[in-house]
Amino acid sequence: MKHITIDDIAHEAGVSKSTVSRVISRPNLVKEKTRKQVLSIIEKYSYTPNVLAQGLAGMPTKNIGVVVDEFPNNFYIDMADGIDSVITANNYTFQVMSSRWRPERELAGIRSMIKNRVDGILIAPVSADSPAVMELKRFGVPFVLMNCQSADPAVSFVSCDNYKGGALLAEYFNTLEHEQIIIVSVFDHESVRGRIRGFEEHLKTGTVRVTRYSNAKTYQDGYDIAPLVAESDSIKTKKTSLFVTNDYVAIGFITRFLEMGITIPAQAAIAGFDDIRISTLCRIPLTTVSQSVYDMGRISARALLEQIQHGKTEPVRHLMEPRLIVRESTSKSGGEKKGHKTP
Amino acid sequence: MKHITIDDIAHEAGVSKSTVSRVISRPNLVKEKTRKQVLSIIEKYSYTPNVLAQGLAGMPTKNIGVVVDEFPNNFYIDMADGIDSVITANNYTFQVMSSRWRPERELAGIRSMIKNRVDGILIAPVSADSPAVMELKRFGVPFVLMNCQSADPAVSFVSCDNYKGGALLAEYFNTLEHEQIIIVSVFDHESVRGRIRGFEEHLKTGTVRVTRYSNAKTYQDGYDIAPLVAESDSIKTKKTSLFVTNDYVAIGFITRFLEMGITIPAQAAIAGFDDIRISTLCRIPLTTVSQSVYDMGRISARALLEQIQHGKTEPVRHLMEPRLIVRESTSKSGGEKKGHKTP
DNA sequence: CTGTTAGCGCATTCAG
DNA sequence: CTGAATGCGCTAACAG
Repeated sequence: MKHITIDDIAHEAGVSKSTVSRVISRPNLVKEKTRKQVLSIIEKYSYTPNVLAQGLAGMPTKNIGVVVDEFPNNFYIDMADGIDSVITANNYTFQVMSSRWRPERELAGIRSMIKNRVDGILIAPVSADSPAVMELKRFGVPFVLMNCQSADPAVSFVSCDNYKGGALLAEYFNTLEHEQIIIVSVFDHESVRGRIRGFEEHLKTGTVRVTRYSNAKTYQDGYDIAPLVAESDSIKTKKTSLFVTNDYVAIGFITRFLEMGITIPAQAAIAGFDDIRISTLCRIPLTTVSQSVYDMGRISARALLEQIQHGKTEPVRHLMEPRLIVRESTSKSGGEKKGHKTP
Repeated sequence: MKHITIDDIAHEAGVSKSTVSRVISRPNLVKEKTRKQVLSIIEKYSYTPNVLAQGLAGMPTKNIGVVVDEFPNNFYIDMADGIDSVITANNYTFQVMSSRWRPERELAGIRSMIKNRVDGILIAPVSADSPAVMELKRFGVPFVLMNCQSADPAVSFVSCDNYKGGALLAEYFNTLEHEQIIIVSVFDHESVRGRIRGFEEHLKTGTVRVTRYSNAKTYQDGYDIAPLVAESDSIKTKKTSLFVTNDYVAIGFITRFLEMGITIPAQAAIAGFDDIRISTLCRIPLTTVSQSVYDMGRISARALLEQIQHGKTEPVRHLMEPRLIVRESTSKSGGEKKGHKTP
């Protein structure tokens, strides 16, 4: 339990600790013979420098912070996996925390990570100008936004081209038959607004459309809201196409509609956004816009490491390409049969 | 970017740094007047102690390490959420990493966390006696195993009572009609073995049963294996009940069976284990054994904090209560209609 | 009650 | 090429 220190090594090797330190960080400055000698006893005790001490002495901690909105969100696992893949390959470690969509929690989170002297921060922020992001700028810690674009040209972000995704879906909706289109805006976030703008601006003119705002994040929320929407927009009598701007909520709609005796897609066609794992496996496979969250994690992590290791570089402002995936929730014949994205 | 230090505060407050230190950690040892004085200027610069320095000086880092098998596993998100809830409530932070089921990665992982001087480790190990767990014991770092029981009476763990879960399912299977029972053992892990033992030991004697071993972890694996099993055990002609020991794989089976024209549950009844979010939403809702992974995370985290804060206590050896959930994959009528666990 | 002193483990000048 | 000295920021005795 007693951690072995550089002094122990130096002592046993009969050299000074400076030499041990060099053997580790700049081996070529040490004569081969002594180097091997020191190395062997480092091996013997499988000694590794105390990271805290290194950090105190001004070295990078090789630890980065990750702040996400919430864990119970399929978004996060793929993101984490992507981040993990590049982070550990570079011998970094990362801490995580969730903001639960609360700006104060988010702020407290990045503060705590800064206290821990992380070398940089990856954050899927509540908004592009949340207090946390402001603090990050003020502080000068390297950071990159995930799943959120920023108007500030100096900040790096990696997000999906939500606008384009919305557009893709609109163009597809233009080919559908219906008497009205309903947009259910799940919650207020930059990414969601982008989807809606893209969608609305590409819809055939003259289409009857209505937009419903809600603050829905979960399956259950969709399940609960569905009847209200069905009622106020008389879905039972008007053939309708719905764009629910997030898969989880969309699936809640589908489940509830089916229970209400509304047939899908005949009576109501429903599309979501994100292409989470469940979307292809649920009762009525969901038409949606797919984005590779795993890649989003990878790219963000790479951008951050780049920024950390090579100092100030150009900010990375990257938009992932969205992809329309038509499944049975909008098209009877539609969709793939197998070979879905492995959930 | 220049972090402000205790010296800065002491200087500006006109006291020594010991006093500042006391104001923070043992305020009652400081005269009210000077305390307020110091406090005000701490506020002014929103100073917080450098955690690295504190750590070096022997204080706990209030950072714990979490090692999971893999992220793209619904298991992990709920666990992380549970852990997060208690960890952040106690002002701790946590780092995560995934072993990807590789003992070397797992070992490297815990080593790296120990290097980072975490106060304790939460680990869902590849096995109860993997090299990583051995190292943990050797090292004397507080740790608790998740989703895995240990034979060593000294080690703490929080897992599901898998044996009992298997038993519950067996007793239910005893009420089903079929000509044979097939157990598909998804992969070799202590938790899975427990399920199978419980299941086998509670099956009605005389039942025709066969066990298939595979190394399947994903939906896709199940999808791929299904036809082989169907073939070798002539499922098309013999009414069969299957216990696939993990939901993801079970859902793969269902999908493939349906594609092959095998009706469920009429021709083949299928049950899984875990009750992941998808299980209630997929084409044919899955009968399964539910365990609260969120609680598993909470309880483990609490146990660890207990161990860290109050030193050596009795090891915590906790088994979560499993719950049988009957849905349509085994019972036509069966299952809930709504009010599922919110995915 | 408060200031002084001495590490904690390591990297980094600066001499030799 | 290598050793001795200094500082990183903070806590913990130990004196006043």
